[in-house]
Amino acid sequence: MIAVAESAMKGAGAVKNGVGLALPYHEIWVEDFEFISREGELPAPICVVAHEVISGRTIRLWRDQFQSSPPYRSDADVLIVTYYGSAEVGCRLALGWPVPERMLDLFTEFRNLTNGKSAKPKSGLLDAMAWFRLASMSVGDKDLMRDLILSNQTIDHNRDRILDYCEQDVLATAALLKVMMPTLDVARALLRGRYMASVARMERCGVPIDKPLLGRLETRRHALQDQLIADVDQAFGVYEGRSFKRKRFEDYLRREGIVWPRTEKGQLSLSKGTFKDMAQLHPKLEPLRQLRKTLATLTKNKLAVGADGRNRTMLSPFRSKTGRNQPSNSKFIFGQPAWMRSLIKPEKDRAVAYIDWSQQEFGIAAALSGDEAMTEAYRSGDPYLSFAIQADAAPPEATKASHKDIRDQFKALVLAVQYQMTAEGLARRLGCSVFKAETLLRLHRRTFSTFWAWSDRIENIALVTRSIRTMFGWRLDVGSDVNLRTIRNFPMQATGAEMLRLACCMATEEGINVVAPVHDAVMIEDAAASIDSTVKRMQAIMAEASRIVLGGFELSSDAKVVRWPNRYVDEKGGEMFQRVMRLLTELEARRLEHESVAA
DNA sequence: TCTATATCACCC
DNA sequence: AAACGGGTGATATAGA
Repeated sequence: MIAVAESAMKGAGAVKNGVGLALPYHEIWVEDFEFISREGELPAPICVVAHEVISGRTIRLWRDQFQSSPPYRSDADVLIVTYYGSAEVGCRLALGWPVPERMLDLFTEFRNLTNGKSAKPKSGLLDAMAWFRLASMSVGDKDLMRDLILSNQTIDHNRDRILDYCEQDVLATAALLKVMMPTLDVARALLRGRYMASVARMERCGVPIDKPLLGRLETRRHALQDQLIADVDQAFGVYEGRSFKRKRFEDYLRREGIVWPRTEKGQLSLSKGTFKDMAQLHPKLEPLRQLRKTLATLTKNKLAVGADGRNRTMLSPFRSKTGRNQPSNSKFIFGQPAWMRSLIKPEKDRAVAYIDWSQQEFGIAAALSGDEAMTEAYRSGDPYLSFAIQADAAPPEATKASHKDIRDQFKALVLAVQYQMTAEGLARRLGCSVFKAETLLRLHRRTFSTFWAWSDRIENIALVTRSIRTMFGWRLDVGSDVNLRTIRNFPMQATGAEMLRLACCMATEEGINVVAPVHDAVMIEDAAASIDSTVKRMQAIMAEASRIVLGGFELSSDAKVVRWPNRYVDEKGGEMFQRVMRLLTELEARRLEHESVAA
């Protein structure tokens, strides 16, 4: 297992070089690009400064000096050090330069070092400098330079200033490297650095979007909303324009004599759940509930789509506590409501595939804890039903069809345990008594007792050592204000993140077009003619990544392929998409009629 | 009119 | 009206 892990961390070692850094490289280049970045487009590099820390050599290149390859090495004998290196690799890809084979990214390592600290330091270069009490330029100066770069026209006039600024950042990063060196687990840091290169490749690909449809939706968004509101609100009178007024709703409730639940602070509770319960009690509220639900997903579109119709945005690797990516939900198609995913459409003769690990966290829990019953349940292919059978809640011959309700109940139970739900929470979720929920939770504890013993141990160790970490060293500081549920969930979620990162590295390095990572899934793209074989390769990679991260335990995956001219459909959002499309075409037809009458 | 807060909706 | 982990973001309202 350790041998496998090390092969994943290519090129690690601990030989001292001339500057006292425990890094076995002939050259160590700190690299920083300045570049223009526009929403949805590829980065446009302006300049690069690279500083070699052993020899002290510095190279400064302005954009008119860029050649087809960099004037310094980035092969496996050389280490490239960055601060947020996905940006540097993005620039390299834009220039047709090679992707460094060994990367150490200090942003990532700073995040890992300070992850979970109650001081919650931000993680910019200046924040890292301040953390280590290193002198650096002021935030004001940095903002000034950024404005200079953003103001496009004057860039070439400010060549020397911008290069000087870039060099300052490089020297700051080099200084940071020296102070951070003793804190680094180099082998694992290189694995994380490797992922930053993979991120750049994925960000560059982007997700193919039906841009014309996106445009039509945007033009008619207000009309769509108005139409929906007009149809429903005449019976309620709670909207003013496009906004729901709590005051008006309160008046309505008083008129109708309906007593409504309130939140802790006395406001009307307007959540989905409350509406659902209340609409069941008062069926006349159902249309209003539907309306609110629909409007909530028809918000202003901010999707970052380039001129070529690709959704490209920063994936923000290592941003979350568990090391997951955290792209902006509004800019990233996979952060949008499920029906919007039908905007994903491969171009002519192309295809996309969405591949996700089956019950990833459940499998990880089984592997990490070594619980045999859990492993058996995972291997059965239907963990929820297997669990029901193991717990004697269903007969051995039970199937998904014959015991749907029981299976649903056990599925909710498994998810509840993953998130450390209480009996009250589970009771609410299942709509059963707290007593019943307690019984179910006990059943889980009894059936998967090895898992629970392991989970207890994890919590204890975390509280004693004041930190918790994954196999590959992603760590979380455990302060006095910890949520114990966070700790117990961390191994599953953070290990899942490790697995995804490794799979993305292997796939992108093999030349597979990974267009998006999605926590326990990836979307890939290929020619329609070869997508099936590429999906198989990707699934093999995902299986291998699971084995590497879980010490031999293999997770299976499911794939959904979509070929041009079809569009991607998420089953959770298919109906809503149809509905929106129907309304949209109606509105457009009415508009056309209008125009022809006017003419 | 702007900002902060509360609450909610969505993703895995 | 909610003791479910990790997130981002929109909206309504209160307050400066």
